[in-house]
Amino acid sequence: MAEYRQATVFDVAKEAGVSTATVSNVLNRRDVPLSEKTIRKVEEAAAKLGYRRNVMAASLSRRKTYEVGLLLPGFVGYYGLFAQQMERTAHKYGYHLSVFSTDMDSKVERRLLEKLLERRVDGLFCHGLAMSGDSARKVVNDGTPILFFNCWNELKHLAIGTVNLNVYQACVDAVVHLHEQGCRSFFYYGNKRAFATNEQRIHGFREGLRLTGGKHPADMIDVEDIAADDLAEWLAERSEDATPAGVMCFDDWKAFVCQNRLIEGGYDVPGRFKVVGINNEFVAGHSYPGITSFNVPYEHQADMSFRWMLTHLGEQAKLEAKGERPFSPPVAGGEVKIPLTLVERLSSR
Amino acid sequence: MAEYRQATVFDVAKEAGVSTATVSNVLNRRDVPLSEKTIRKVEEAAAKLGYRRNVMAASLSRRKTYEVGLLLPGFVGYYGLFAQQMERTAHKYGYHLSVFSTDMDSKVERRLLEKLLERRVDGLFCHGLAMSGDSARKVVNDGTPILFFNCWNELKHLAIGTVNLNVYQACVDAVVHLHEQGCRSFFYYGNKRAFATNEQRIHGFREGLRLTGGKHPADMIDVEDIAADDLAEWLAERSEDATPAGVMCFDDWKAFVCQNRLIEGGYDVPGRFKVVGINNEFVAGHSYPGITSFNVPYEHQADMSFRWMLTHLGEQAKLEAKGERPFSPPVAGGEVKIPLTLVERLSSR
DNA sequence: TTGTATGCGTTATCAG
DNA sequence: CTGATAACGCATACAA
Repeated sequence: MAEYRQATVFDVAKEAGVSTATVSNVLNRRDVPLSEKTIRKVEEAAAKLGYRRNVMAASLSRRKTYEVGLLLPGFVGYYGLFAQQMERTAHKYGYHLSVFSTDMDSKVERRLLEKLLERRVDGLFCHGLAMSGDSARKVVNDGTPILFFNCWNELKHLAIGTVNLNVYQACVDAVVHLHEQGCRSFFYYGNKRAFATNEQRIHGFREGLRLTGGKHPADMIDVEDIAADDLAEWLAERSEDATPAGVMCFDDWKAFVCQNRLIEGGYDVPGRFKVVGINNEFVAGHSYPGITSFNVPYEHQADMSFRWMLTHLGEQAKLEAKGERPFSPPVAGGEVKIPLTLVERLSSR
Repeated sequence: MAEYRQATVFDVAKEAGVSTATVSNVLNRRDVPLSEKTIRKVEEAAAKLGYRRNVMAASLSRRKTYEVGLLLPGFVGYYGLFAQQMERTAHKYGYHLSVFSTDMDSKVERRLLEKLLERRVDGLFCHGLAMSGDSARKVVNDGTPILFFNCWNELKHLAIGTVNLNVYQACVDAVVHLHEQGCRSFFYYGNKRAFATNEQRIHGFREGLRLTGGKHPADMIDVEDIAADDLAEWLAERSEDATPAGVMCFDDWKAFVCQNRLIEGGYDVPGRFKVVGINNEFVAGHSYPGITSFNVPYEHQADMSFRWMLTHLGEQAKLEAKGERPFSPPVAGGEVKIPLTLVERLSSR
């Protein structure tokens, strides 16, 4: 198919015997009145020529791209599922989502951010930016609105708002749950490198300890400090045989590793140790024993995020036309908390 | 930041006291000669104004986007890792990759394909298209080159080529390996809905049986026919206690489910059953017992794909300038086979 | 209801 | 080495 030039509005106009303006009007179904006849003529011409709109030209002319960007640390696990949902939601609202993974690398992050801004995306969603607030501010020096996910630190000031999974509350609930299941010593198995979101979990964990009476033995572990191979022994040394010990983990993958290393070490789960994760990924439901976890309401999370963004882009009118109640965003820099729900499985029974 | 108009080449030109053409020349470092002085002037002006190139305008003018699209069934597991590698490789070759997940839905697939073509991507990578060859042909009626991944069916004719993981050989190797480990009955636990790629595995499985002497008991199972909860019992009934039975699984996730259901049912892995997966995902390495699997050389796979695509886009010159040997693609409709390598773990020892 | 003319921000082709 | 200027393909006031 050498050099098959794509048909343009001009070609369609000529074929249909109308002007390019009319073609554009027909194809974009605007509020202007059009005669049935011209509509048919144009549509037939377009179909015949295999016309396909050139998004770049359209965006350039309209000065709006209907594209929003999503920056993620990666695609695996939770992030992948989240990205898929965001794509669906974007489409539902007539937008196009460009997803990029930063590989947890601030250089890559910076480059992708730049790329997205060069594309003149209408808005930006960022999940777990590694770069500093200052760097980010320097890169995003235009008016492009940004929404952050799971962000509790300085970056908040850059954003029109943040949407956070309530991992704090999840950890509170987890400790309470473990206590109810008979645990009398507690561990948090975390991930320093996740920064603020790890801190949130720790606060929740502590609050859970407080709520369950105060003085049970408890300790923190981090993947950076204890090799997975030593984990089981480490936990066993610091807990007694008489009552089960509860291990609250950063996420399902940490829980998975933790649980398997315990089993490998010959410790009974959930008899001797009870394990809880977060995110309720596939691995949690299909392990043996199944891993107790917290479910993420992806659809709700994505919907909140988009409605907030669209409100900020001045698209309330469209939302309301679709029968949506206008979504009034919190004050600038405000935060939406998405609640997680406990899913009990064998690992904590 | 209300209405902060982005600086244009025109603004930069004015600021630097040169013409827009010169600005463009400086910023794109073309082969034209430029004086050091103007280069500095332009660069300073651009920096001062916070100039950011408008990709749409550039692509429109250049009639080339330097963007390629990747269509995937989803982002989870293997696909997510593959997407991340493809992004890296795209960048390495100066391209920009837009990744979309089709949710395994041919409607979504069609829409995304359309979107990508509307964006005038230079090329297209498709992994596991659900739509028929005819539908695809109708959508892709322009000259946009397409490369398929893991495709053994009719769609091949649409493409400039295909890059396939050699799952056939992996299954052959797996059966041989299981046989060496003492297995004397064999099962394949598959996934009909994956069509051709499932067939490939089955062929490999059969060939493996043939190579290992022919007449060992063997059987096929499919996730659609046997509920996971019944799997262990089903396998136990059809195999004898005296020698271990080997279960070759569609991928690591199937292997994971299979192994855990067996353990849950009280069967010893790897004593009574040995399990093998494909893809060597995180879950395989961190299960207990660790799951024997086949490693995917993501980087090589992505590199082969891109070099093939770029050759087709007439970019050999650039590749060679970078010191790459020119990659001569197979004949049109040809196939590149990517070998998988066995990773032995406890599940098959 | 339809057509004309102009702008969107770059790149590229020529002359100077 | 540098500067006008014409595309690129579409959308949209403004006229008709």
